[in-house]
Amino acid sequence: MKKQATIHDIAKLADVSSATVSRVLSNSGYPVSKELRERITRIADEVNYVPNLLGRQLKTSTNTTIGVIVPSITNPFYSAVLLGIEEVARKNNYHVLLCNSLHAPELADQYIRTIFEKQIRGLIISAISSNKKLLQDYVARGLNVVAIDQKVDMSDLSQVEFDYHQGGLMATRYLLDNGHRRIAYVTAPLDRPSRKSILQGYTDAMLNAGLAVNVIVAESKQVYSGVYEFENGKQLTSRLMEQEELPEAVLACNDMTAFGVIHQLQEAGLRVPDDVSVMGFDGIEFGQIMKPALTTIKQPNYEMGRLACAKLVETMQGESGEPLHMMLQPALIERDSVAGRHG
Amino acid sequence: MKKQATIHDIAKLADVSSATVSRVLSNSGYPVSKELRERITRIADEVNYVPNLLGRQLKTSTNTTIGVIVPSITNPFYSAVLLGIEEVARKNNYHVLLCNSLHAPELADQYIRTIFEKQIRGLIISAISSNKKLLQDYVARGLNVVAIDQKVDMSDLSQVEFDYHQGGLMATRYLLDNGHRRIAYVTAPLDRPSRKSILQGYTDAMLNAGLAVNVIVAESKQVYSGVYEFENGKQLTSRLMEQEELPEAVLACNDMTAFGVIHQLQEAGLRVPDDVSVMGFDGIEFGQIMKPALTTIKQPNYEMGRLACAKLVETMQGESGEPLHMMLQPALIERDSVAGRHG
DNA sequence: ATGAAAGCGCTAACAT
DNA sequence: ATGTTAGCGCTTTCAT
Repeated sequence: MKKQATIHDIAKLADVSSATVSRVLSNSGYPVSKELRERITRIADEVNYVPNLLGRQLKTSTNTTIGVIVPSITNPFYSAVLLGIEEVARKNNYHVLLCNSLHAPELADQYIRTIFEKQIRGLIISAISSNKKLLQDYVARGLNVVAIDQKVDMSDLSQVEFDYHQGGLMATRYLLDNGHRRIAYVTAPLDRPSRKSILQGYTDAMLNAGLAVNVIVAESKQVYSGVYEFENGKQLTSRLMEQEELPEAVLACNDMTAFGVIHQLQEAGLRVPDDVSVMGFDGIEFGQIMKPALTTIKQPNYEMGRLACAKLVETMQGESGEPLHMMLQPALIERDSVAGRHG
Repeated sequence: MKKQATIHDIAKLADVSSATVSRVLSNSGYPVSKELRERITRIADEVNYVPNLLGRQLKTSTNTTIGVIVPSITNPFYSAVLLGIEEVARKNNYHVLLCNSLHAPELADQYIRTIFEKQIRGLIISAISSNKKLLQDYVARGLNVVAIDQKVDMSDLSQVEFDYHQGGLMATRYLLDNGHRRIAYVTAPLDRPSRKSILQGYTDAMLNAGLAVNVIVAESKQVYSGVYEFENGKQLTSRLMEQEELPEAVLACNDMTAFGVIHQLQEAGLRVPDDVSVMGFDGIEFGQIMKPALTTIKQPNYEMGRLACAKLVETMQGESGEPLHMMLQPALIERDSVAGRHG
């Protein structure tokens, strides 16, 4: 493995100074005579020159990598977010360092540190840690961050959130409108702002309708594997079926969990939606593939990725100092897992 | 945003040379008196020192980032691979630069270039380009690459492949064993080695049984969106149903496509597996969530990610010069989408 | 229009 | 055990 050619090598071969070579090869726009310009590019080509971005970055303190921290890439919800991020990053010549926090705050913190050490100055994070001190510290030191999905309680931070409360409200009202009264809410541990908000929306809608809430929360902190949410949905449903009276409808905290709910219900010989209606929350694409197709609340996750990344790039290029605070609105996707109940 | 403290700042404050500071703070193991060691770490702490990895990397030409190029992160097949890669990378203090090639060779090539410019010297790639010249060029220049999933025709390259041919064989034989005779194979464009291999396995098994093949290939190069494969399955099935005689079983080139097949079949009022059996190929976790649960050929994708990354790390740490060539074997997952047909 | 020289932050000979 | 120094590859004043 031979040593790579540097601008100095080229300078020597072209019999010019390395400054001139740099000016040509970095597309600086700095005036260089046509003759030299051609000679230099020709030689660069011949020696198969590849610029060393480390050198440039060290000198100019610019960095075109952004870090992305999400809890789990295997969850289609986040891979859609990632798709959006990656797309606008690429179009702006940025690149994505992917960090999977696996719902472990320590891991997320560790990643934040490494990102900063690597001189990366842009971060998109779906925060799981309530420890905002670390983040705050790095923001003060020049890290640009956009929080997505999970609200972070920091004033000067750009955030692209979903209106989870509104989503919870919409979902519950939809079930109510379809004639359901005994509506249960099954949820993963309430350790993330989003989950609390959905629950709040559900609760508000139920109390407002003069109905009793019925909430089943998963025990926290099992290991997060790919099918965790699905398994969770099954377990929660088992617990639900131990209750005296079966609910008419079940709302789940996300689509994967809803799949588990449906699975377990069907396992017990119940028909969805004939016997029990089920509603999800996320709007991942798989919902339309399932039988029955999942009625759900759509969070524009792909869009969220795009918006967050666009804002980040803007900030990193110094085009906008103002922190952005965006609240994306949910939409109801009516499919086949909710029955109308009139009687 | 104040300037970050460097080892020189600390050296000045501690009244020592920056070399000593470096020796302490980089955990070099180089002997430094206890007194100085403590003073330096204390001061580093006080000024909230964060090492600049760019400086270190430029000096030592080491880099703990690895690039990963996959066609599509939204495909659960690849996100499982990614999960495996990220896990062993993290455990070895490496980090992952994620590149989504979106099935576009030009994009993949562009990413390879950038990766090299960033001085990243490790790459895991699911190659879509037949243009191996670029890759070969960079390998010669010191890029360590492990090809996954798609075979790349280069001798000195580490590869972790699946035995797709064997998978195609197994799938088809399983259908044959279940009494099916008219078995169709629906596939995305044959522009990847894996797809050709599956087809070959299918063909071999059919001809060997003295049966006629029935292959439907998608027209190439639509835009790759998240649901592309699913839509593809639907379209291919529509074409299938235009044939004179309906097949007894359909084998699809991957699970997502199989979902589309099932969907379209059911749309047409046919029952799976009662009227038509369907078999997938991949073994993604969603298969068990569907109704009917998808019978499929499992490729150990998570394992593949882990193995590929382990090998890459090993190579980058100079522990093994030998290129690895591994062929992972498929396994049959019997579920509910294939009927036994006797008579 | 071109070159000389300094320096980004770090490490590693080499000296003491 | 500690310091001096050079230099990784690049850009960018400042001279000319």
